[in-house]
Amino acid sequence: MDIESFQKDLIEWFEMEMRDLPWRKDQDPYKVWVSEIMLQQTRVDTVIPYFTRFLEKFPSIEVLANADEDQVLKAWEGLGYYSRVRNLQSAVKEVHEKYEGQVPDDPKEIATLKGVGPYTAGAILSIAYGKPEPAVDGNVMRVLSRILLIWEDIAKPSTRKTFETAVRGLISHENPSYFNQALMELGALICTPTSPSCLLCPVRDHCQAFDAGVQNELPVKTKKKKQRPVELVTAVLKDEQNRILIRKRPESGLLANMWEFPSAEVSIEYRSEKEQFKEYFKEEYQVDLSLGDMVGRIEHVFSHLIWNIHVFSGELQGDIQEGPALKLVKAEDLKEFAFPVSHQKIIKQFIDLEK
DNA sequence: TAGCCGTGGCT
DNA sequence: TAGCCAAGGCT
Repeated sequence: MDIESFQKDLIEWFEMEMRDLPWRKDQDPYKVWVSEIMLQQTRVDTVIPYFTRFLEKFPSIEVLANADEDQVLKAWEGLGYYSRVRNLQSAVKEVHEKYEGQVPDDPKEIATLKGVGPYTAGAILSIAYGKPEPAVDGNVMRVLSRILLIWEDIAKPSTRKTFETAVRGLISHENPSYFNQALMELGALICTPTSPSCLLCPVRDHCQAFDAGVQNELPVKTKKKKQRPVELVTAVLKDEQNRILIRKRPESGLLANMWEFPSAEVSIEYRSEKEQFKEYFKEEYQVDLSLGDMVGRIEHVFSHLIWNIHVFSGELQGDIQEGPALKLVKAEDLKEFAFPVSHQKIIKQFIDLEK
């Protein structure tokens, strides 16, 4: 492999073909940081409108550091992996207080920030600061597994080190930013998971997999397990003033700190799910309920589980104590709170926002 | 290490 | 349709 020739072909292709993306307008470390967090496990087309809105609302480290977490979560609503943005704000606060608002350019320091792992650290260091650090994501592993004919299982966490070592040997010290971005862009546009466009590839002549005709056999990636089904009852509960009861989820775990309609996991047993829910609710809030028939069901698929939500409507039979994590709100005000998509579906299908 | 942690688009 | 996949990180 002629490394200089490879770098040249790759970077020249990137300069010609790179997409015009909102986070490529400058190299502001904060913007690069926000974009890299949003792009984790998320498609470019999905991220674009969120990125633009997020930077309008939180244009600087100082603004985000001082922002209300509920507003931050609201700006992330629908993007998924919500701990990303809670970690981001936490890390931004640390940069604001400990580093005088300057994102560290030191590999060891930046790696200590919450939510900044090996990939994101390398991406910020190379793109914002021009440092020759590897930024190994799924694209890079796929592309390099083909070019270098690496048969290790990229689903194994330990495999990333192999690719980091490979990148350290290949990366352009003249333009580490473009080198890393070009590798990812190539993975997104040409060297795709299925049916790669090898005939359009700028580095085809350097690709061992193409040379051997095995580009469709790489990368090696073991399958993931199926999602576990979970049965849930969720109730849209109103008081005598027609206000709807919502609550905030716990500060850790699934959908942490997001809002939802009261819900309980039920088991398939002899007792009806309606009775199980009323019992749960009474125990949790010391208030009785009158529940009607099930108004519908919603299936929502997560990475590791499937919610099968049985939706009921009902009325609160007594006064309930509101608090920071429990509120009675008018239907028209639901839009002020950050709900996961599963509960946005409930709002859309079962709640009249005019009433 | 492997499981947890979202969502929407594509095949 | 069911599975797979996308610029990962945390525990």
